[in-house]
Amino acid sequence: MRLPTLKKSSEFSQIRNKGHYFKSTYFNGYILHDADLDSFLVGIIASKKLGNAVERNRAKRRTREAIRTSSLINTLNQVKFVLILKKTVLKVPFIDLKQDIEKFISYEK
RNA sequence: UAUGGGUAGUGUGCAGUCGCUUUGUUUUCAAAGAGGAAAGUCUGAGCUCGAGUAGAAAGUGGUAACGGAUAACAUCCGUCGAGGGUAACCUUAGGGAAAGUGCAACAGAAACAAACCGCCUUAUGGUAAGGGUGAAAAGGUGAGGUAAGAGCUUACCGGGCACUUAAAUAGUGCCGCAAUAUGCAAACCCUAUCACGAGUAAGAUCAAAUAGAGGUUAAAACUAUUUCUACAGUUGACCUGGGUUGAUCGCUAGAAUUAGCUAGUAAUAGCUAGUCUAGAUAAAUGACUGCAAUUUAUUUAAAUACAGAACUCAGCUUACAGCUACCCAUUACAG
RNA sequence: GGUUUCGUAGUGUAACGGAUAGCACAAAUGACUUCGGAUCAUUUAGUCAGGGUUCGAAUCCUUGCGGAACCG
Repeated sequence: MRLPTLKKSSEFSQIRNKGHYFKSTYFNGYILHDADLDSFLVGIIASKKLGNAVERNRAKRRTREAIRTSSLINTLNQVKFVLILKKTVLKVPFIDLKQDIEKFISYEK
C-alpha cells in the first residue's frame, strides 16, 4: 500500500499551528494526536529551496522509504504528522535519516 | 601528430533483497514502467466545446529571395544574393523609400532644398570643377572638349529598361543616366499572403448536493471577438448570488516504431516483413547491498553531465560531464 | 492550462534612437565643533545576461534569467 497522505492545505496549517515541534538537522517535524483516525496520515513538504524537480522528487522518495521501512510503522495510531525537508536530506546516509525519523515518531508518546 | 570545420551515436553496466503503478491470469505469480531534451511554451496540426448557415467589410496578429518537401508551419532540403573565414565551412527577419507621414544629434556652405561662397563672362547671365565635414552630399577614374564648366563626347567600371531561362540568379540587346537624386520600414505605414475563439482543469456520463434563489428588461433579446447583409431558428435574453469538488470515460495502435528494398541531388515518399512500447491524479517509476567501468586526489575514500512524463504528434529554442565513429580543411612538426 | 507586463548606483526614481546616463536619500573622506548632530566641500558606485538592426541602442527586435499581475 502507498502511504496515506494529507491532501488539504488547511490540514497542513492546522498541524503546524497546534502540533508538537521536533527539530532535526535533516527536517523540521510537527506531530498532532487525532482520536478520529484509525491509523495515521503523513504530509511531506519539499519546497523549491531544495532544488529542481529531480532533487525534490528524490528527497520525498527517500523520506517515504525511511518511514515505510521503520519498525515502528505498525504501532502508529491516531496520529497526523508533517515533515518539512531541508537540503541536507539529499546528502545524508540513509541509516542516519531513518534513525532521526524513528526518534521523531516516538517523540509524541 | 597538431589545430579547426561538419555529420551521426551514446548518455554508466550486471546481479540480489525489500517496496510502488498498470495490465493479465488468478491470490501469489508473470509482463511492462521517464527523456534527448520529458524543460521553455516559441510555432504548426490532430481532438473537443463555444445554441445555425453563407457572404462582405473593418480591426488585430503572424509571415516575406526562388523552387521543392510536408497534414501543416516561423520547420526542413536544394539554389541564388549579402556578410565573415587562408580554407573546410559558418551566419543571414533577404518585399516596397516614385502612395503618404516622420526622423537624420555633433560637424558641415548645404541633410533633400538647389540656395550661399567661389569660377567665367560681362552687367545679366552661364555654371556644378572646388568649398573635406559626415554614417550618408545631384555616378567614379583617365583622355578629349570649353570663356569657365558639365555624360557635353569617348574607354573601362557602376546603373536603368526590355527579352530569354521553371524562378531567384545569370545571359543577350538597348539607353548617357534628374533612368521621377541619400539613409532609416527591427519608425508609423503600403503591398502580397495566412489566421474565428478557447483549451483535456477541453468535454461526456453516473452519483451526491442545493433551490424551481434574487434582480433588470420586453416584441425585444440572442444565435463562433466586432460591424453589415441574406435566409433560417429559439422564447426568452442579460446580470448577481448559492451548492457540490466523488467515480468512470477522455487516456494512449499512433501523420507509431525496427529492419530491408525502390524513387529522388536532398528534404521526403512508397512497398514488404516484424513489434506493441508508461498512463499516474497531488501524482508510481524507488531504497539499500555486492561486483565491474570512468574521473579526481591518492590506495581506500569521494564523485559519475543536463535533467523527471501529466491529451498526443511535427518542429524550434535553451541546458548538457565524459566517451565513440566517419568525412573534410590548413600544412606547423615528424617519416 | 493560458495572457500581459517589468528589470537603471546600496534604496527610491528620471531620461524623444545622438549628454561624459540626471536627481534625492544612503555610504566614504575632509572642514566646522571640546565631542556628536546639523551644515559646507569632494569622491565612490549603475542600464538583468547574450546576440542582432542602425552611422549610433538604457531605449527597437530576438533568446535566456528573475520578479509581478490577471483570466480559467
